[in-house]
Amino acid sequence: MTSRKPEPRAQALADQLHSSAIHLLRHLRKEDDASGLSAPRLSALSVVVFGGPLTLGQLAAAEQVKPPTMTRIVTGLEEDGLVQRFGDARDRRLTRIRATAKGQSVLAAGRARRVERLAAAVGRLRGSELAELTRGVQLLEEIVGSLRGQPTRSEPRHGKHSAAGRRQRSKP
Amino acid sequence: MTSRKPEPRAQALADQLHSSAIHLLRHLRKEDDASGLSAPRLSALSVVVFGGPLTLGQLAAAEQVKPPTMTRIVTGLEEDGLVQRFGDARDRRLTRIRATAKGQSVLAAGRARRVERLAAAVGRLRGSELAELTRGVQLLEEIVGSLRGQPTRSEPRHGKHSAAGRRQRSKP
DNA sequence: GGATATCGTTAGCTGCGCTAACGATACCTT
DNA sequence: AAGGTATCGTTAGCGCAGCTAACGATATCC
Repeated sequence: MTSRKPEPRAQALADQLHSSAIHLLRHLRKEDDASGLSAPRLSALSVVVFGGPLTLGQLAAAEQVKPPTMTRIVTGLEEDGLVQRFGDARDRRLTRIRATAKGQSVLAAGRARRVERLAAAVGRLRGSELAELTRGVQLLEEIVGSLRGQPTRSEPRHGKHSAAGRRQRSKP
Repeated sequence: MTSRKPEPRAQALADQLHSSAIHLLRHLRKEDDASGLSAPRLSALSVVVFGGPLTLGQLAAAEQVKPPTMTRIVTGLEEDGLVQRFGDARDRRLTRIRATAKGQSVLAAGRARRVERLAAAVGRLRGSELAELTRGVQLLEEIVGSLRGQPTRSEPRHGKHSAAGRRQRSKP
């Protein structure tokens, strides 16, 4: 590695990318409201639909959330008839979750709405631009993948009353 | 090529892009926790820092949030010494908000942390890839821009008890 | 000067994130 | 076989963020 200086080039690009991602999702989120589901529920449903039946713990991990939080999300989805809980005969501590037909169709509809909007914008590009964007997205996916293993150096420092009620931290 | 049916190509690309954006931000959000500020507070602070002094209503609109919500966010930021409220001599109904020096530095630090992590991943690319990604981000920005004006046809339909406690809608 | 409109705040609700504590079940050791 | 330990999911309880409704204070408009 040769970067003693974090490359102003990469820095600026990272900044733009970050900003674009925020704005992109902020716009698309509006479409999600039409499903009548909150973002966490929609996201969890998506994992269940595409990831097949999962245990509650696995689902919580996939969503980067603690089990108690996922318990409530699943309860909500179940009350709406979008997923079902069922036990495991092998290990009766487990709660497995699967999507219902209704859950699948609701998700599909929401996804369609969201992606449709984005696809419309993407579709306005010329063929050559489309190819360039495709390449860019490909690189983006690699970058996201490489973000996974990195250690997250972080220490709460400015917090006062905060930091306690939102995300995990502390690992004594 | 002049595809009159941009459908499947654009659709798939849009899907990938959407997914990548979600995962990208999910990873970077972890860095934000180090600031000791919640996402909404951080975002509002950002607007105040870069957008200059604003009224509470303007800030709420910029963050796509209702005034009561913004009142509490600003109160929190003020208690942490990151912003200040001050009145308007002209129109004494208004509450204007500006960032303090501390607010500016806290924001800058957080932004640096976040972008630094992303920049490290971006910096691992080869020169040619960097150029390709740059082009991709450029196109992405155009797309996001074009998303702005589009009407958001959507009607809540599946909601039951939901849809009421989260986002705005309804326009009688 | 009195009706009306606008701005921000307060009050009260729901949902989502967490930690702590607990019962049930599985596993492991003796 | 029995008892201790570990794991899984749930319950209880707290803080923050989103909303609507209602209110006081100020501006504005006849």
